[in-house]
Amino acid sequence: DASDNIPGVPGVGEKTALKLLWEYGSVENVLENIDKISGKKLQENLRNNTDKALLSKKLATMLYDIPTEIDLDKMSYRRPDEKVFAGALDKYVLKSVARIWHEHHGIGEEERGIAQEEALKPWPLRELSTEEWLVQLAKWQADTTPLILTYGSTGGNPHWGKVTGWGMAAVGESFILNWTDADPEVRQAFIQLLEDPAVSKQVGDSKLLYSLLLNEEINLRGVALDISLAAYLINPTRNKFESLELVKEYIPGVGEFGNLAEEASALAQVADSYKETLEELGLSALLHEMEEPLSPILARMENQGIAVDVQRLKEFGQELTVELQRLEQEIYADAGETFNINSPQQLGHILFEKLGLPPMKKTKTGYSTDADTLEELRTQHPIVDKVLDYRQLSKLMSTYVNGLLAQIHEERVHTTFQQTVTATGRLSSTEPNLQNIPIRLELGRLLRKVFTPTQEGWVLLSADYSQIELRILAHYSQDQVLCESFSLNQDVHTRTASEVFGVPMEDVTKDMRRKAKAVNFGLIYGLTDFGLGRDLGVPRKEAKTYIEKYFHRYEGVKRYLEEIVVKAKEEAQVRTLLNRLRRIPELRHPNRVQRQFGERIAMNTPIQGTAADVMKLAMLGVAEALKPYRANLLLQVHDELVIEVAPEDVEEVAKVVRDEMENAFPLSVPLTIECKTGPNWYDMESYSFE
DNA sequence: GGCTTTTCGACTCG
DNA sequence: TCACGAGTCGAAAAGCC
Repeated sequence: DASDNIPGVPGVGEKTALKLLWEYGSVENVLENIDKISGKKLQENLRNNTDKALLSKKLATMLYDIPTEIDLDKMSYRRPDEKVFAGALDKYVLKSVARIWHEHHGIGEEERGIAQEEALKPWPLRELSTEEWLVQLAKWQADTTPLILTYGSTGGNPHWGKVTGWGMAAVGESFILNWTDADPEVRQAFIQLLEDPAVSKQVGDSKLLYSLLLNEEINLRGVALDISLAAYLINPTRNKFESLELVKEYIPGVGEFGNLAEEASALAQVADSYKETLEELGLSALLHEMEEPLSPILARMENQGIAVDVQRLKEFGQELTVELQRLEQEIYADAGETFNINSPQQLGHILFEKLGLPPMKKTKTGYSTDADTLEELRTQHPIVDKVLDYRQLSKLMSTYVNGLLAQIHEERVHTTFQQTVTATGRLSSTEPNLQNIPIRLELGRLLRKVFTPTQEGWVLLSADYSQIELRILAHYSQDQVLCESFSLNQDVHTRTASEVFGVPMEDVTKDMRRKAKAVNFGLIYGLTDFGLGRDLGVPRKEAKTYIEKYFHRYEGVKRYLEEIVVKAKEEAQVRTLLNRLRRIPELRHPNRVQRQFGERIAMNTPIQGTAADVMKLAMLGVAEALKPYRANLLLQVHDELVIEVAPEDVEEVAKVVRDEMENAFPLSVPLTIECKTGPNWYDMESYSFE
């Protein structure tokens, strides 16, 4: 644990350490059995660092022989007053502690019974003939009990995969249906079942299933529970959502599944536990009314894809290549030798050893050569600027030209929106990531020209929330100045500068506004003088005075941030306006740095997470409102929606989009959007209403 | 020794 | 020693057969 200065053994990280301890039981035993351990390098490291290994263990071991005056007898455990204790557990929603306590002090046999039942018993697999399938499917069609569905697919990218088979579980029985060569009649009946909203289905990763089924033009309906999304809301920081992992949560020690039917019957046996936990945590509405309905919308967006002008992208790549080659030659000339500019190691050697530039800071493996460092060295040697340019171009070429080209299918790219990844409730985007297409620097921004509507003559419409996070902060804090600023629709950074620097708004200089803007951003992140100072390039002390001045003028914000941290510490969790939950174990971490990290999470998550909630609600509204029009939702970039629309519908679509976004969820300050339209994602012009 | 996986450092976005 | 939340790339290091 580097943050506690515990050295450990080089080359042994969490993975290797756990493996060794699992096998040998103790550090000492590992060291005695070095010969038996596979891996020559590993053996050598352990031999050469025996002392470090033992020291590390010593440092991390709790001491039990501290002299103390506490009377141990007085500390002996006595059974608590059941009523008081149960009341306390109830107050703090410590459901699982309550369960454990009841198990150990087992009053009723009922609790014991539940514990017994925790073992997984696979439901018998029924094999059906074609006729039997038709009967069974008709029965489910008429039934109201939920059907648990699992599915196998061709794998890989969901956008060109197919379902290969189904597993089902219901009322103590399980079934398998080979989809690839199913009888046509059975197929038809099953499709009808899938598309019937009245037949409730419980599944894992419904968005994947929506996607796969869209490939064969089947519209899945009636998803009554998505267990992956349920697990995500219960703990948004978990990272495994495979069925097996979801089952293990409530039935520990389960091995692997033999087939789709076993998977289905296992999921069936934990589905109710998930529902109960959701209910206990107050997350059911968020699941059923926000996340679950969002999945099919995201699947549609992914399936639709966004068109890419391949010719233009290739030309852009050729221009970059020319420029990269020129820079490369100049850099080699300045360095006096050729080397791999993309290697931080080799670059560090050239800059700090050969050319003798002063190293600013270090990474764990050598000299730091990041943009901040190089920025400092710009004036000292002409090579530095060229390296910065080279890096920028090289990123554009590798990730955005070559990376994007590799993802194109029939002139379009189809991202995958991840709905269970972020700790705050945001979406993320992968393969390709379309949420980080360059915009800040002009050269990179030009790339946006290649993103166009699929149909000739259509236009792109982009609508983004203006300052949504600061508006949410205003709503939470009810700070008088901040609320007023938004009610009057002022430029919030200028107003902040005016307050902090004590000048009228019209006298605010560009530099004052820039600093105020940094403070406003910092607030959302859980402001530190160190971070603000680094961001602004001013001494930490100066940053501190800005913060003090800010909090002097914005007392409501100050009070809110203090209160949310206090509350978060009491509960070890925070929630968004729509009740999304994030536990923050860091707040109870023994290490101070970790605890402070927890405090910043407590300040940031309700804001970032509420913004994510509002956007998700807006998407539900927008998707529904777009149905009568020739328009497709294409992308969500956190506070922006990108839509393609036929020219004759632009005016009305812009109106309904604005209406849905601005009224997605009422805050005590107005929410406003800015709308732009254009032939591609670069040439966008402000769209003015009326 | 050669191939694959993981980690690191750099860059991109809101 | 630090701003919050993400993803991808190429190089280097580590792991595996």
